[in-house]
Amino acid sequence: MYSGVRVRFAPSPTGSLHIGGARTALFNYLFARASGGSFILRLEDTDFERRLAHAEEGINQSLTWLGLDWDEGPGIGGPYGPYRQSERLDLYRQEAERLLSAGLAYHCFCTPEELAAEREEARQSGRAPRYSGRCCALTAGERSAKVAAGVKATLRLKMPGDGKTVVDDAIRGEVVFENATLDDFIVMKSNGVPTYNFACVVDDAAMRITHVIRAEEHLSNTPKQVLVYRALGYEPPVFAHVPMILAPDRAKLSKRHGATGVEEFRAQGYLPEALFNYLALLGWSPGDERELLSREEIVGEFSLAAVSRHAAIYDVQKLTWLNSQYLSSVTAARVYELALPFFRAAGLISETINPQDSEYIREVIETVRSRARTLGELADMSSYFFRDDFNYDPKGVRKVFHASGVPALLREGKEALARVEEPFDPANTEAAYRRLIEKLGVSGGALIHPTRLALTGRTVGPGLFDVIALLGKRRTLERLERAAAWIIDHVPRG
RNA sequence: GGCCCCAUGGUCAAGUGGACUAAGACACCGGUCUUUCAAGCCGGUAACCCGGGUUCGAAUCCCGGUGGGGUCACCA
Repeated sequence: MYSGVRVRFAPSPTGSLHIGGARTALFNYLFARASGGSFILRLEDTDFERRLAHAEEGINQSLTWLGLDWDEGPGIGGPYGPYRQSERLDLYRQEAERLLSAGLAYHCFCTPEELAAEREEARQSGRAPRYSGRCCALTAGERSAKVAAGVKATLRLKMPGDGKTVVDDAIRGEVVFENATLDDFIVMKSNGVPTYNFACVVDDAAMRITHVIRAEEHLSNTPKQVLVYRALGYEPPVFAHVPMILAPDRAKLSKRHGATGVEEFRAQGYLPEALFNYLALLGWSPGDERELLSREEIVGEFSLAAVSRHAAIYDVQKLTWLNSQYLSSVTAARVYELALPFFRAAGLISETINPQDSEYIREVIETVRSRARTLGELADMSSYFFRDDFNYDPKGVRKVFHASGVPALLREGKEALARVEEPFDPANTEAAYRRLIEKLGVSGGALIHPTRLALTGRTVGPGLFDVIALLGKRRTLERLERAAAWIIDHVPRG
């Protein structure tokens, strides 16, 4: 399928990718894939001050992990490269020169301090802070005097002053701005580097971007950008301003809201397919009641027209629910692959794994995964399958180890299990326990609960006989004996 | 403050003039299953911001309020 659609995600490498940025990238990706177009990655790295050393790699990794593969971008290149703005400075200078010689832009010699003072004054007197346009009125003589004095100039674009600029937005319809509210803004900084509103337009035009899909916070910038397109003689693209993602307190996402970065969700054990699905549902819906949608279904049904207009508050509980759904429904091979790093991080397994270990790990995962909501939980809930040095849950101790006769009961259980013939599986071990329960005339729970605590240190977990079978006879018997002895030592006889 | 956007349960959302006594999901609460905890299944609480219009009829269209958000840098 071929189409002329070209969209881009243009992050600034000033930090890691947060879920708002990820959602914007996702919608660009979905629109490109849904329309048979191209998805382009461009780095907006013109802010030398705020640029972070490894941010680019981090963003690439997060996008890749989410499965948002791009067709053109830094690293892989493409027909309209380079794809880092820092490598396109000549282009911006050429375009700026065109503006200047056409009389559409002018040099401004005001210092940042002067401008800041004017802004402050305007703010004090309750006026909108707006550049006066004073340098536009400079005579040729005044200009050369400034240059001779060594004052570095910025380049400002002249605004129409009257009339209206309308933004054609695929999600919001036509948004109209009075040109009188726009001031002559800077397109080139005094260091020869373009500002965002300029570089963005130059690149979108040069890269033949057809649809600019970005966060709503950019809507107010858009009339200025439309005016840049006009001044440069380019046709503006279709804009689509997607709603913001807000933190649970309705504020813009920031670090103080806890985990909001893609990398953090990954580290906690969220699956990329779950985050992909969740993010797609934040601001978009297939129009019916389906919630669990595969990548293919989402790509197949995505449209900008179905994107909502209001901001959404992200809800980590729903993400977690979706994650648990994926965790219990993806293939065994997939969970295994995803879970391994978490098992390693928890110190449960070593770097190298032999085939037997591998088989054992797979079995552990299969018995535990339906109860876990994240891979982090999965590793935590699996720990006693890999190590003997766990403590008994204090609440569990009070509840089930304090009953009288528990050590004897555990030793009875141990004897019963010791006599189980091969295979030492859930059916045989349960049969042995049921016989014992009947023989002793106790309730099932009276034997089962202390056994669970003895074997796992916990009061909750998978079916007890699955645990017993997985642990195997030797470890099961050892742990039962250990618990019996421990109780005698630690639980006061009452 | 100026400009811009937005407004359905706590949250995500369906809804585009009559099928709305307003869907579904998360969360919450109860029940069921069970050796525990989850999951599953069954059920429940909970919403059209307010006021005017237009219309036979408004969650839906228009206007005005209110509320929330965004933006007003030599940041992107």
